[in-house]
Amino acid sequence: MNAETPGRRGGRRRDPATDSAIIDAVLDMVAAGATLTGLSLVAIAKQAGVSRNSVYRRWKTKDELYLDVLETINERRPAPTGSDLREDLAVLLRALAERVVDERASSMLRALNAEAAAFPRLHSRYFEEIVAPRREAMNQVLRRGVERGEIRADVDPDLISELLVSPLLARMASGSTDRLDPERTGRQIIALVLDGAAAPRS
Amino acid sequence: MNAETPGRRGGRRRDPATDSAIIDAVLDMVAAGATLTGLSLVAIAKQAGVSRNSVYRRWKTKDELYLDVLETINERRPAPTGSDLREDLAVLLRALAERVVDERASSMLRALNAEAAAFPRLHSRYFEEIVAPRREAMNQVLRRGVERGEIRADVDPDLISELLVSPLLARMASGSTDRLDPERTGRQIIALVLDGAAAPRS
DNA sequence: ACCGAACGCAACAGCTCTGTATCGTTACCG
DNA sequence: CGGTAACGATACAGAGCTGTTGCGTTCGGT
Repeated sequence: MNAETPGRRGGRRRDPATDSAIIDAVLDMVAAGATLTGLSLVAIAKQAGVSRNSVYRRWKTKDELYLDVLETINERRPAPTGSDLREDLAVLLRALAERVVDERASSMLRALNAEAAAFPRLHSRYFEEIVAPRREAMNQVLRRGVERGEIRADVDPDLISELLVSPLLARMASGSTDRLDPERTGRQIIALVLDGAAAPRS
Repeated sequence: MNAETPGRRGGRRRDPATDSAIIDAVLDMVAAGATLTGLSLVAIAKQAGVSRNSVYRRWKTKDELYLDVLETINERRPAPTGSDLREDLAVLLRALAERVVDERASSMLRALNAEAAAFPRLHSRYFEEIVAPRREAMNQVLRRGVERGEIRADVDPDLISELLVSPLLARMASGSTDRLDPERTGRQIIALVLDGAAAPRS
């Protein structure tokens, strides 16, 4: 987290607009095809319209900068109401789909996955703070579904969860985010996973 | 393709072992976390145990080199027998899963997806020569399933296809390729997608 | 009003990569 | 044997990034 005020006795305050200009610059450039390791502080400062000095003053390493960038991506996650199974799943998938559609968030996570080896701390943090809680939320909904007898108890819940989420993740990974209606696509996936693709025996 | 022999009137032959040493070096380094744009010819030559000269002699740009690397990845795709729906799907998914498990191939494609903007030719070629034919094969199998009444006709086949393939693609994207049994996982996915996760109405 | 820190600008040495070139050496072909 | 080209090694200039330092200037707080 940005180091912030060390002594803070007096003097000019850091411009918050500079902070976000830098973070935005990173997101924009990554979305434009830049690499996490390849992105240079020179380029970031230039894109942000900020002196190279201002970047160094805030973050000692690119790792720390990217941590704050990741923080920006991490919006509040939705809370399923618990009333209806399909509705709860739809809420979760819709939130995911919106993240997938967001080109900047999507590109950042795609880059992070590709360069996980170069940024181990960043990568594990991504899992702990973003992936894990959402996965847990999905599991809760599914567990409730099993208890109510709406979902088969003889199937691994993790597999069901994976099946629901993967189509969106795969799109995020490939960057083919066009023609994706967050609301509609989520419901289609849910319907198909629950009801199955096999023709009913007549 | 490598430029090869322009006049080929005489002289020492290019060592094929050098070719594969270079390509292997790329695959190994990408699998180790290197980036396509970040990977330098210096590093490649060093890793391959080859003079920098030998690399320049074969490929004028990194783009062309990566094209040949991609070629190496592109193994022959399986041919479904057409006898049994689930069996055909299992054949296709197993081939995909094996590619996903292959750390080098997996890393290379993951890197390519992340850096598609920097290598547009490479990326489109990847789609045309690898993704498209496999997608078409899957569609054929599904169409046959619909004709035979084994698969619901009221669902978009592309969505079914996406649902079958995405779990594996998502794993490739995230690099969580551990504990993945190509044979078993494929069959589990097929069974769940066809039969559905909803509990049968009693 | 004054202090202190943020800010932009510039310079610096050190490093790496690129692309090209020049060597002497080695291997294949007619 | 003689021509030709691959090969390794080395050198070179040009370019970019890094991390640090030193300015003068601007702004916020006490």
